[in-house]
Amino acid sequence: MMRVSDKHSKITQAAVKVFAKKGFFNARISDIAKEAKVADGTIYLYFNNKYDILISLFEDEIGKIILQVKLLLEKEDDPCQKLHIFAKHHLLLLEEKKDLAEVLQMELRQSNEFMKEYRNTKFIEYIDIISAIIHQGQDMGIFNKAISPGIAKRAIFGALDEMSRLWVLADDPHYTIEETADQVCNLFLNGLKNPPAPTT
Amino acid sequence: MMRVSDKHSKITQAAVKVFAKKGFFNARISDIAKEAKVADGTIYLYFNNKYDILISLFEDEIGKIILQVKLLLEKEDDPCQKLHIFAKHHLLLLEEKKDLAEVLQMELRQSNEFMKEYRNTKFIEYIDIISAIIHQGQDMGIFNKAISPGIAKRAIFGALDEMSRLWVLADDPHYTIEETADQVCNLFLNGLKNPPAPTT
Amino acid sequence: MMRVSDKHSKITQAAVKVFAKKGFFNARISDIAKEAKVADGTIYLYFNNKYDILISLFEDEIGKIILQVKLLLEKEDDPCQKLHIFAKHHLLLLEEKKDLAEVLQMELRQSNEFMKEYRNTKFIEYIDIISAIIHQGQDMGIFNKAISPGIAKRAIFGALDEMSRLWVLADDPHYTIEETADQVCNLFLNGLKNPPAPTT
Amino acid sequence: MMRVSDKHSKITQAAVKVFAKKGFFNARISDIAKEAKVADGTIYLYFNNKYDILISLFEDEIGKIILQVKLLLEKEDDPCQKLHIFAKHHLLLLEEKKDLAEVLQMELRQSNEFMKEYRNTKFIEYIDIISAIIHQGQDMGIFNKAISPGIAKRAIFGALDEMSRLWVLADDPHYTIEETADQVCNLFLNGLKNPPAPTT
DNA sequence: CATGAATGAGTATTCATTCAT
DNA sequence: CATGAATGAATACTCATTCAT
Repeated sequence: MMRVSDKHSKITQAAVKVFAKKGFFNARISDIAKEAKVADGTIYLYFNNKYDILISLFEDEIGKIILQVKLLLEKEDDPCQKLHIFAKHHLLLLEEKKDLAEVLQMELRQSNEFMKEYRNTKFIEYIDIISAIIHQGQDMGIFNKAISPGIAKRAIFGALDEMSRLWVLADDPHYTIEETADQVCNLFLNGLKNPPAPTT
Repeated sequence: MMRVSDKHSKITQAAVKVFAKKGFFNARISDIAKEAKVADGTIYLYFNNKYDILISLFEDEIGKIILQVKLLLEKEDDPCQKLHIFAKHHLLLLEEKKDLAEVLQMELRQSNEFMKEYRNTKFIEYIDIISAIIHQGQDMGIFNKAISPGIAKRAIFGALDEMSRLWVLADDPHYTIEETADQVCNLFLNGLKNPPAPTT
Repeated sequence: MMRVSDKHSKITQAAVKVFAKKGFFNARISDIAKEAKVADGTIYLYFNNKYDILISLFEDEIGKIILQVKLLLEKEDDPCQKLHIFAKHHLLLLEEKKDLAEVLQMELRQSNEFMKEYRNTKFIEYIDIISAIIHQGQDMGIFNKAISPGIAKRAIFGALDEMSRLWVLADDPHYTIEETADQVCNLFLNGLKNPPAPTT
Repeated sequence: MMRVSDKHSKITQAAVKVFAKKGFFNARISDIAKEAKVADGTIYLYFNNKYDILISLFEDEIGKIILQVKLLLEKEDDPCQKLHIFAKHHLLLLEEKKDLAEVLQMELRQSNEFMKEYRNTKFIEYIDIISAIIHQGQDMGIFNKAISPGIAKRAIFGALDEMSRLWVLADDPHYTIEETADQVCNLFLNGLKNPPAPTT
């Protein structure tokens, strides 16, 4: 006997693969069913409709990621290190779970009335991890208080998210995850500008 | 008598509106035709198919934007100022042409085999404006040479692009375009960290 | 322990309700199962398929009605009275068991190959009660021998059956069962025409 | 070039055939399309949905019938003759346009929420022809004023309508249209009972 | 060039029926 | 006997595209 959650999960995993390959709108339910090795109708025992698969998938997977990241951050106190951990973890995900990353990215931009109704609380929870780090850094006097955490969190998320295209549109030399995380963190922590030359 | 390009342009403008409202896949050719006040069949005199409208639209509109930005940047020498101009102009576009912004954003993420074949040279040209600014700054000794322009250009574009959600998901205080551009530029130029306290 | 027939009957009663509410084709097996408080699969232990429920229901319920009417008619000799009893009983059924009446009516008209194969012997048995009354009346010299019992039985059944719409399409004043039965019997016994004026 | 109404009419005629053969619910849109020699999609240029075909068909055909009957009745003054004309015409229709008759009969009984919303004004207009005849007969002193025209109209319609089964379930000797009309009119005009024997 | 009626391939969803437990 | 999860065939409806006018 298979546990209920197994079939739910099998379908979700199949959907990630199929959505990533074909895109949400070009994916057919029967593709997902075949990939999950269940009948088409079975999918409707676990999901209300095609959109529901996408949203459900999104919430589940982001939920798992949030748990992972929070666990990693718990052990660290320095906000600079925390930012580095967050960045590295995010980029690792982008590469390790390319399919999932692509699906999540797509969904964030999907524009249709069904999607717009759905308030993306999980996503907000995720990026609020960044603003929490910034707040902490500001409270500790390490980060510049003039920076708005609300804007910075988006800037940092957007920057990291955009990195995925480095690997897709290969017009630049390849960097490792580690290097990329270093670069992005360096950029965000120290800025583009050279420090003013020390006066002798 | 109406010039050919007028009808082409009318259809493109209509497509921007319709795609932004409904998303590419939920938009019907007949919606675009109605919005453009032409017959359905007329669209096929100017475009090969539905995808072609999107791609054509993309190239045309990005092309115009590139011209505008380059013109603005010509007059300025300071890379910091240039970055500021670029950021402000991008954010202005996000707000002024919300429909276009939404369509371009969506398209960049759309994942399907048709789209993946299409090499997005216009988009690359656009973000290479950023890397050119950084290169210049590094050559002038103003920007840190340790920063990879290839990564930074994506980080900056991603950050700016992500700002659009500030207005969509209103969970944060609203900032003006000017403030947002300042914030982002400040973040990227000076970083999160406080400058080391000046030694007396 | 529940007798077998109890579950069969529970399902039949549930089917009457559901078919009346939604119509045969719009009714789902699971609706009937839920109404009967059994599992979907259980229905297939008592019926071969969906059509079988309808036919079985029809035969059972008409069978019961025939028994009832025949019992009522046994005690009466006058064919006029018999007709009145039949009419009143039929109309009472139309009102008391609205669900059943609606289902029976629908079924009689349902047109599809499956239904047409099924020879409706129970229904014929029911309306033959009418022709028997007419025959008796004719044999007793009370009823006009020029009237064909085969046609009259259908006319009378059709007229009674049609009365159900009196209550559905409320475009006429409401009559009680008693009044309606009186009206219909009067119409069929004496006709529309005034009796010829008695010659003095 | 084919006039619009031609295609609408072609589809309607095809639908009559298909609905009569298979019943509304078992009829597929593609069956109707094939019968009408148009593409499936073409049907949706003329009708909103499957139900709409049925309702539209009903209104159109009943409308035509009403016009015909009213024309026939115009020339006649005697209500007895009028009733006879009505009956004969109705029965002729039942036989000549068996498919249509079957579809109309079905529709009158269809039980589903969509149908129940639809107020069957055309049908009411049709049977009100009967009550108008009765009223006239009563006003002229020919018909018994004790008979309710509202009930009688339904009884007569129901009786006539039911006659169709005479030909379907062939358990009785066959009568011609003329004989059947005579029988039914005789029944309704003079009743079952023998006239009281003339005294003298 | 422009039209818009006609086409017909394509698909999400439903639900009667089965069968392992 | 009873269950209800799983199946997969079946179909109304949509909409990009064509082409006769």
